[in-house]
Amino acid sequence: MLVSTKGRYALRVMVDLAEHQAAGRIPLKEIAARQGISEKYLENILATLVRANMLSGMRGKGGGYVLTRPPEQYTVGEILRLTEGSLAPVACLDGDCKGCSRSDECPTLDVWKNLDKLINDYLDGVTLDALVAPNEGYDYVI
Amino acid sequence: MLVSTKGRYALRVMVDLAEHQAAGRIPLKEIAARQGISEKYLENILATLVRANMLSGMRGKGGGYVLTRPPEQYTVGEILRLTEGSLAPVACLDGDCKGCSRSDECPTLDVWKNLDKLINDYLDGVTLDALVAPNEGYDYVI
DNA sequence: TCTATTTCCTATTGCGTTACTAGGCTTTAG
DNA sequence: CTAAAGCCTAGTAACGCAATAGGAAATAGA
Repeated sequence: MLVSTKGRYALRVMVDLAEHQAAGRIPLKEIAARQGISEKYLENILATLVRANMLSGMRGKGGGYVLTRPPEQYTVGEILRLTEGSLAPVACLDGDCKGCSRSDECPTLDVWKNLDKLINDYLDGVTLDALVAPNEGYDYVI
Repeated sequence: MLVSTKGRYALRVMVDLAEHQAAGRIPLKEIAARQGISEKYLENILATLVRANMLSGMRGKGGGYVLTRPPEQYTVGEILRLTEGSLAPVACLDGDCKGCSRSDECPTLDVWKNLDKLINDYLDGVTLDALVAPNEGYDYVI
């Protein structure tokens, strides 16, 4: 599986936050309830996003999470690469097997490289605002 | 990771067999040595390919494996789908999470569907003969 | 200042999959 | 009959994923 729950949840949460942008800071509890995801698990995922400055978290009463940029400035690719670690389709392209000793003569390496580029290019071409349902970015705005 | 060692090894072996087609049946031992893969592990992989009729195996002295079709009639996609089970990039598209109860309203589902199509279409468009090194399909031919 | 609320941080655990390994059985050519 | 080969069923060690646990630190409001 290329993308695990961690990446899928992260993306859903980012879309959720984009849709509820106008409501200011959103507490984790609210997101978890809306998305049907365990609070504790979500905590780990959001921590990763905060550390990478994709989200800002604030604690205490009235705290919660907000996007640090407008939705059109996030790509799906960067969100998934961050939370998954890598989007490489095979270990050969992921540092592990890098310099596999056979790479010079490997007849299949080009397939993996092309596939890798295909995947990353597509996901880097989709921005967060493209996933926000029309007219749902305006809740709480009178 | 989308493709594990099982799929990668399978593909390398298929290319190996395509390159040595003219030599008739090739014993596992020879393939394993040439590719640097454990004989026992390869056995499992080749068994899968034989059961799917992509290879023919014959035992006994003089036995070994051969392709059942010309290389241009295999696609990388079918080889990988067989050995990996599925090439779906997310569990949502893989029967597991199928009918995820949220799929009607899921804002990210289209991304996964597009990605899935992209991956499968690309891999189904690459045939085995495209991976065979030029002039290497003619060993043993005088 | 106290308290409720909320994020932040570090571990740990159960479970399934992956990557192999082991051993024996069956078939085939010479 | 025998050596060479594939076929078949298990087993196992290690790893990553998905989730849980427990508490520390910050913040706003009473």
